[in-house]
Amino acid sequence: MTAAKDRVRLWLRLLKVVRGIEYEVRDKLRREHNTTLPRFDVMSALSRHPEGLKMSRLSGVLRVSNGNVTGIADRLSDEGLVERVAVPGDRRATVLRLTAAGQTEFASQARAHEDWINQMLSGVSAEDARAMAARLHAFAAATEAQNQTSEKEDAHAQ
Amino acid sequence: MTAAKDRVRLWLRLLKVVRGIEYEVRDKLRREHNTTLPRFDVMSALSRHPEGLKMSRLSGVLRVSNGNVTGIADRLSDEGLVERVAVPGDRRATVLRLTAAGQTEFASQARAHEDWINQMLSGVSAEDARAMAARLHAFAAATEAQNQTSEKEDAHAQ
DNA sequence: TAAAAATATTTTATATCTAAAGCAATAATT
DNA sequence: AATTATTGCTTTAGATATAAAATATTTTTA
Repeated sequence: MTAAKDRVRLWLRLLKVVRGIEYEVRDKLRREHNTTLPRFDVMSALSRHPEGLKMSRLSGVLRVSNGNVTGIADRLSDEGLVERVAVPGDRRATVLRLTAAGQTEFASQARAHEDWINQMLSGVSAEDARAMAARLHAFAAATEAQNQTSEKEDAHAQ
Repeated sequence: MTAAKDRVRLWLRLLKVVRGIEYEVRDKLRREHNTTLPRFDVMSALSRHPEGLKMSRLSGVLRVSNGNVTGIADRLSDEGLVERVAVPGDRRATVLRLTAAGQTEFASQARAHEDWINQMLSGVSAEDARAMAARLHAFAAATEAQNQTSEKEDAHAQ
């Protein structure tokens, strides 16, 4: 079955490329912005929801466990970048949202992030980028149909 | 600059697809083989080097820190899947290699892993897989030329 | 309405991860 | 040969991750 081998090869290639880029992004976030990818991901999700997100919704969006988000929120909160807001009418829940300082800080990080990606992928033409994105979109839809994780937002978009 | 936007979009798509597949693989490794992706990666690297790998070489191949490999090796070793072998002529170094039990166990995991990938990517034709792999290979080479990480093996190949 | 079930979050026990410090042993310098 | 530098690995401190248990609150059920 050569198709099976081709698919595995594709997977290994995808993994290598993505891990390589992710490695660079983590490194630059740490060196140039004194933060980490998980923290960036949390702030990115919050920046797309200015009214804030409930903790459980946030962990759902990012596809990580509840306890994980608790810890990251604690640390971001200690630094004044996010804040926990009580939800009126439900004393169990909390909404997490960016503070003004968090918004400013994330805007700077997001700008840099876009530049890094653009530079790292500078060898890919706009046409190639569109073609690959389309192909990936097609089979993302296919593989997601097999599973049931449809309504999750992507964790990383800005 | 539409090219920049197209590249960022491509990156987000890549990330989403790879994270999704990786999530499934982690889940199946945990549920069906009572192990984790980092452990699988270590055993995979060792299986491609039957004579074993020095700890430092292993962390280099996997692109993780030294201390990280120490911990994973400790736990795999406790379970009898890998063993530390003294290096004659250099009392600082240790070689890590699969035990017989480790070889058997990994063979089963690797077979399953190949099946999972093939099934998850069943929506991708052999031709599409080859085309995408080639494209990815091209720009992996390009982006790696910018950086200097050339001689690293890929962490995941079997 | 009292009891049971469900929901929202945090806490706990472990594993994974990094950077940096520590410890040994080897190699290079003078 | 003695000092210095380098190399190989482990340990440490702290962040990130999960599953499972614990807490608190709300909703449902009987």
